[in-house]
Parts: sequence; C-alpha cells; structure tokens
Amino acid sequence: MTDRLGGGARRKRPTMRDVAREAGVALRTVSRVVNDDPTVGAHLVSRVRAAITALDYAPDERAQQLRRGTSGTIGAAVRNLADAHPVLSAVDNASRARGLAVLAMSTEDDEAREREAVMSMCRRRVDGIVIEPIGMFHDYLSAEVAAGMPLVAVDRPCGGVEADAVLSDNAAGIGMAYRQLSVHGHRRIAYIGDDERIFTGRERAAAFRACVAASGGPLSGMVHPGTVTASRVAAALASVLSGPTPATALITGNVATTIEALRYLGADAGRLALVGFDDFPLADILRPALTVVAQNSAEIGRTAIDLLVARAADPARPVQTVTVPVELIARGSGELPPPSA
Amino acid sequence: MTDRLGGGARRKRPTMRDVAREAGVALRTVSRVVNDDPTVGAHLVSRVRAAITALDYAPDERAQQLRRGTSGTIGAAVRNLADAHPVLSAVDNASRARGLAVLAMSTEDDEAREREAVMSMCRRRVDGIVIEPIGMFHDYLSAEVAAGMPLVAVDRPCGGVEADAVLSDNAAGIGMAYRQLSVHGHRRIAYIGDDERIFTGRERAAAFRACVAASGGPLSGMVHPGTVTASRVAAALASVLSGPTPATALITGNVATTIEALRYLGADAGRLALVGFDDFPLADILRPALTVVAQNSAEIGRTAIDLLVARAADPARPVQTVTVPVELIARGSGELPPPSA
DNA sequence: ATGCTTCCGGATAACGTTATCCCACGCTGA
DNA sequence: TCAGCGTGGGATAACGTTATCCGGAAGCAT
Repeated sequence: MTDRLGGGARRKRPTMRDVAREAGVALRTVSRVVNDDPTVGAHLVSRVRAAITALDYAPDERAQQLRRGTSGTIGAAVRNLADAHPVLSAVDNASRARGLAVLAMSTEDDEAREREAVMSMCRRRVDGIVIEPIGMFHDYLSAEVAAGMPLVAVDRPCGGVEADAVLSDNAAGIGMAYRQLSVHGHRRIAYIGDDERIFTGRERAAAFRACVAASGGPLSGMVHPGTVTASRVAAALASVLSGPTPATALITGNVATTIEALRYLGADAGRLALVGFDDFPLADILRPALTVVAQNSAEIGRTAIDLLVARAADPARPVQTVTVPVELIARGSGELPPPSA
Repeated sequence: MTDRLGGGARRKRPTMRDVAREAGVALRTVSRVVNDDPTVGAHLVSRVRAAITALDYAPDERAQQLRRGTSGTIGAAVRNLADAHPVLSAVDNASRARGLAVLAMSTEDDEAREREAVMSMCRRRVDGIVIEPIGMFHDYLSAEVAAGMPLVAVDRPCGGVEADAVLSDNAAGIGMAYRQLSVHGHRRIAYIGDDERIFTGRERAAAFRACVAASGGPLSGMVHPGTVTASRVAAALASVLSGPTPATALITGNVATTIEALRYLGADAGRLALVGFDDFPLADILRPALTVVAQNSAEIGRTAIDLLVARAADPARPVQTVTVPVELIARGSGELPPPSA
C-alpha cells in the first residue's frame, strides 16, 4: 500500500552548504540572507543571492518546519473533492493570505477514511485542522486536541471532543424558505431532507416542524428525513404529491435531495413550488430557476481559519461556535403560486 | 503575509525518546517497532506498543521525510478548487492508494499564482507535481525538472519544459460531437469556444474547422473562439443565429461556454441542437438534457499518478504524452432535429 | 568448550535547517 | 590608545527521525 516514491537516483539538490561554498561565505551568513537578517552587508547579500540563483537553490521547508516547530500547513478534511466545494475554496484563500498551505483530503463520507485522513494530518504536524465531520463521535481526536492541535469543525459540530465550530444558521434558513412559500400562498408545504442522524438533517427537520407548528399548517406526512437516495426521494415525493390534498410546495434539505427531486419531477418541475437548502452552480439556469437558501461559504471558510489562528495563538481560550447567517435567493421556483384550486 | 501559526505554548508532543523511556527500552528498539522491523521480540513489541498508546505517540512525519528524503506527498496545482473537479478527485484517490497525500492548491487561472503555488510545493519537496497549466511558458519549472522533480501536466501541456502530459482526445471529441449533429440532420453547425491562445481552445477550434472542411459544410461565420465572457458568448450566439441561413446546431468548447450559451438561450434552449465539450453535474437534469463529450477524469487522474510514479522510479525515461479517449453522452440536446425548413 | 545465529542496546552520524555563543575583525569617537 | 560598536565567521547544538556499526547476551547446535 505504501510504496513511497523516490526509487530513482534524482540529482541531488543544492543545500545551504553548497550555496555557502559557491558564494565563499559562511553557512551562517547564507542562513541570515535567506531569513532577511538585516545585519549582513549589501555586498555579501548580493553575492549570496547570486549563488542562490546560480545553483537554483530553494530552502528545504521540511527542515525549516522541523527546526521551527511549525509546518505552515493546515489540513482540510472535506467530504468530497469531486463536487463543487466553495468552503474549501474559501479556506484555501484565507490560508494563502496568511502564508499557509492547505493539505486537502477527501473523506468520501466514510468515517474510517476521515479518521485515517485526520491522523495522517496529525502525523504531518499540520498547524491546524479544518474538518467537515462525518461521524458523530470524534473521541480519537481528543488526544490531539489536548496535545494542542487546533481543530475547527465546519458545517457540523464534532461530537465527543471540545472543538470550535462554524455552522450555518439552519433554523433561520428553513424559516426563510418556509416564509417565502407561505407568502406566496402555500399552506401545504412538505420537507424532504437528510437523515436525522446527521446534524444538519436533524436541525433542519426540527426547524421545519417548528415552522409548521407556528403557522398551524398540516404536519402529518409532510416531513421525510432519511438517507438521500434516488429511490427514497422519489418515494417521498410521490407520497406527498398523492392523495386528496397533496403538497403544493417543497423544501429540500440539501443539494443532493434537491437534485434527486428535480430528477424525479422532470418536466413537472414547474408545477411544484420548490426551495432548496444550499445553493449550487447552475441553479440559475434551470427552468424554473431554483430558489435557494444559500450558505455564506466564503464567510464560513474565513471564519474557520480565523478560529484556527486564534486557537493556535491561545490554546486556552474557550471553545467557540460561530453561526453564519444564510440568505434566501429568490429565482423563481420558490415564488410559483399554488395551483388555483 | 507570513505570520505563521504557533504562537501559543502548546503542550509538547511525545517523541520516540519519551516512548523509549516509558517502555524501558532503547530508542533504537522503538524505531524498529515503529518501522515493523521483524528482528524484535514479541515481548518488547507489545511493551513498546503499550507505551505508544499510553503516551499517544505519533511519529513526526516531518522528521521522517527529512531523514528518508521523500515527503510522501504530491502537489496538485489546479485551476479551481471551488467548482467540481473530478480530475483532482481522481488524483486524490490514486494517490491515497499509493500511500501518498495530496497538497492541493488553486491557481485561480492566474499565472503568478500558479508559479507561487508550484514553487511552494517545490520548497516542500513534494515527491511530484500534477499541474493543470495556465500560462504558455513554464520555464521556471525547468530547473526543478532538471533537479529531478517529477512533473506531469493534465488537460494541457506545459510549454517551455519537458514534462509528461495527460490530455483528452480533443480532436476525436469534436469529431464525435460534429458527427452526432450531422447524423441528426444538421448542416449548419456553429462552434463557440475558448480563446485559441489556450491549448484546448486551439485544438478544439482546429478540429472543428477540419470537420467542417471534411463534410463540406459552411465555415464562414461559424467559428467563434475567444475569452469566455457572458457578453462575448451572447454576441457570438446572436451572430450565428441571425441572418438568412442561421445555424441549427451548436458545439460549445468548454463548460463555461456551455453554461453561458444556456443562460443566453433561456427558454429557447430546446430549439437549438447543442453538444457541449466536457460534462458537468446536473447536465442531465436540464431540459432538454445536455448531450456532451465527456472526458474520462478518473482515467486522467489515475494516469497522471502512474506517470508521476514511473518518472520518480526512472528519471531518465523519455517524456511521454498520454491521450485519453473521450466519450459522447447523448442526452437529448444533441439529438434535436433541425427545424423542418 | 567453541561456533553461530537471533535479539537487543549504545553510540553516533546523518537529513537541512535555525539559533546561540563567542571571537575576530575593521571602523569610529573619545 | 582603548573602549564601543557593527559586521561577519566558526563551531556546535538542537529539531525528531533513521541507519550503520559494533558489542553484548543470550540461545542452540556442533
């Protein structure tokens, strides 16, 4: 499994020692020049720089990291690398702005893989970890956290370990979606979303139930949480659309559900009002264009890095959970009127 | 810019020395256990392992890397981290299967940023670099390549440096698209795509011209390469659709162009036959569903890692360019008949 | 007893950096 | 002339591993 690279006899890279020899100065002086130590004369600086470019010398960051104790890298364990991942992108940007690189690994929604990825990051002594947690229990991380590894969860909190978290305001988002549909005349509103064993699935379903209760709408048969598969979404949709008083509007709890719902509805998509939780590229070119509750990915990523840096600076600071506001983007599908009965 | 982390007084992590003391064995023995050296007795192995779990010891990979000379990491400089990136995902998978981690950085289509990202990877002494090149000239990489850094370009070749490359069969893909439209009765077929300064834009436009020439169709006013902006695509589309003999079918040269074309066409999308180069999520839930030429991202990523490993094993092997076949996925938009004149 | 493995410890040198301490200059200002 | 500086070299110890060479101590067969 681990047949590391490096079998070949690649040409040896120049080291500081080589540069020192080339420039005719002491090793110490090269180090000073590389680290912009001001106590070295302009004459020598230029000679050293010349030697550096002549030899194509680039300092070995592994050695620097070992020596300095910091790796200048943060790990990002995200669920998926293949699909669009705006949060990862924001994390990347925020990290770069601080001179940090991002070691991104995909967990593919697999707990074992998540653990493996995170542990690998720890062995690399990353300066912090951003995690989009999969499982409920992350006890295996508590040792690392206790050892001072800054850890911040995004999208969902980490269970079993005290860690900072940055979450979207799920309840407010569902509220916005529900209100939008109500305002446009809908009374019978259904919800299909993630399994309630998943944090966001739980929060969003609960918020939906609260909305229905507050507005006095019908609840029975209207809430369908569960694993997101084509068949389950189709069954749920068929159920809420059948009977004497079918739902006239739908809220979907995540992108995957939204897509499956659209796939099932096909050409009938224009006859059911729909608001999806979470935006995605191309939502605006569907017909009707999709009304969504958009998470502020840029803000989430930025905040995650902020929290990471803050914790690295002060490991003793209290654990913090930041809730990032969401936004309703009306594009048409959520503004469809109920069929005039 | 580079205010690295690590200000806080994090608890010191246990080292091999600590484990040795805890287990009452020699440092050397701990190293043997960690590296699964068979020459150590079962009794001591279990004692060392107990000490390891008692102290929550995890070897410092930075030190291992420095010592071993390999970093167990490959760098991936891709154009975009926010959007779907199936090739990156495939690279991640193929790397993991070999025990390698992926250091992903986004270049955001910016040459300076690409250079910065790649150089940062080199300083980290990654075992190889997968790059989705932006600019035409990558001379700054030749020193690294000469120093033995395995480098493989995906999607486009690297200019100015001898590097392996994995490309899609652009000409064949355009040919498939053209043939599909011809078969369905189209004679006046237009092409809108990327700027011809970009490798793929050049290849695809050229292939399109060749197809037209081979089939004896009209060419004048039918080819519109250029930077992909909403306004340019709209103008090109307006142009090919106007006049006495408008185009009845369209080939778009990349995803961005496809999207812009769909945005412009809006509700009229069903009246123009369309084949897009490159697949994307959700292409199947559009109406009409989008016929595309799909690149084999999984194969591309796998091949890239294969080439990387092969070059690491034998730096002297001849540079190789692998062309990966593409596939036409008929979903409806490319099978629309021309308006019966 | 003598040999010959097998298992383990000890010491030490790397890997490429950074940092510390000290010393040797060549200046300047009194 | 001597103290006080700014500039640079030299030596050396880290950082946490791995690897090499050696030596000792068993265990077992000759």
